Amino acid sequence: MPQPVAAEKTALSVGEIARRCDIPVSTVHFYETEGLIRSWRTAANHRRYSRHVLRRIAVIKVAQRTGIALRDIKQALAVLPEDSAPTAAQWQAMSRQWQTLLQQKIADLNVLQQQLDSCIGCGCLSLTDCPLRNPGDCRAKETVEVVGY
Amino acid sequence: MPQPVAAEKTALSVGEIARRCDIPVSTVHFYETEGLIRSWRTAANHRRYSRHVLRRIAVIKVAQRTGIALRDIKQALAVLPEDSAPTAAQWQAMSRQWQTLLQQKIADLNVLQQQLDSCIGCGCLSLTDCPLRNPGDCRAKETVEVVGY
DNA sequence: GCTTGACCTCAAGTTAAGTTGAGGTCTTAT
DNA sequence: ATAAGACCTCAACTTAACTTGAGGTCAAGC
Repeated sequence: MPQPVAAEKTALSVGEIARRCDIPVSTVHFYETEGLIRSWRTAANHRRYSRHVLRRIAVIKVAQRTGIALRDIKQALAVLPEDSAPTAAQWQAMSRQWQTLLQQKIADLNVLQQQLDSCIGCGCLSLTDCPLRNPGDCRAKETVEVVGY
Repeated sequence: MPQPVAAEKTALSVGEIARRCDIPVSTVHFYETEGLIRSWRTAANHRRYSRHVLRRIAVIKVAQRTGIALRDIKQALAVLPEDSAPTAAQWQAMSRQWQTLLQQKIADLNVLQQQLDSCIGCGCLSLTDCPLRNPGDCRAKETVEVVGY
């Protein structure tokens, strides 16, 4: 990872990255071994990070909040440049993936909330009304204990 | 876990629970060792579950979809009776916890989505506009590389 | 010249939520 | 009467995402 002279000026140590992203140093190391971020080394074998790594870690944290696995985050991050700010197109390419996923999650949660509401209304888990019943529970239809668990 | 004679009639084996909840038998065992569900034994040492266990597992699955840990699910389930349908009050006591949590999650996701939107608009991560910046990144203010990572 | 702080590597440990496997029992159908 | 299928226990393995620890380097300040 050869760095232009300019980058050396603003480069960050692992400790600086950790402090500014509010994560442990060990986590920065971890993300690096996992290939989510990259660094180059000083003469003393110390890691140096481009300031753009701050953005990558910000993205990682945001994505993790939504429950996206590191494996998938890594894939999405692949479209962002390592050593410069992303272009509008690059950013869009990445965030479009999140958008769809977020929309799905929001829709999913809304359905669940709706479902809990109706359950509160009836106080039981009626099989016709309550979405908490097992969606694939076909056997129930054949048996006597069909109404109420 | 002594069972009334009536319960014996409608009791379910571990295999039946697994099939109807669409989870592996090993997971049913696991939930039991974790104390989320309970069973009694037949003369042949086979597990027997009350049909109300179906509801408990349904609740577990719903809660897990929203990212709630088993530890917390167990706690919430504690207000539901093991061997009968919950009363309206019991069900409310439990689902109220989920409601709040769900609302928080939905609000959180909406904020994130909003934030990604504005990032798409600008194509960069401006510190004034973009919520993806590190919320606790105060050092940035002191330095030159404040605009853009 | 020595201690302190920041950094390095590599291996092993941790937690959650299960899964897999080995070895054994019991009941039912052929 | 024996083979298949459902069940049992217990220990060990798995994956994700880190964390912890041991042992070592290097530059700066007193």
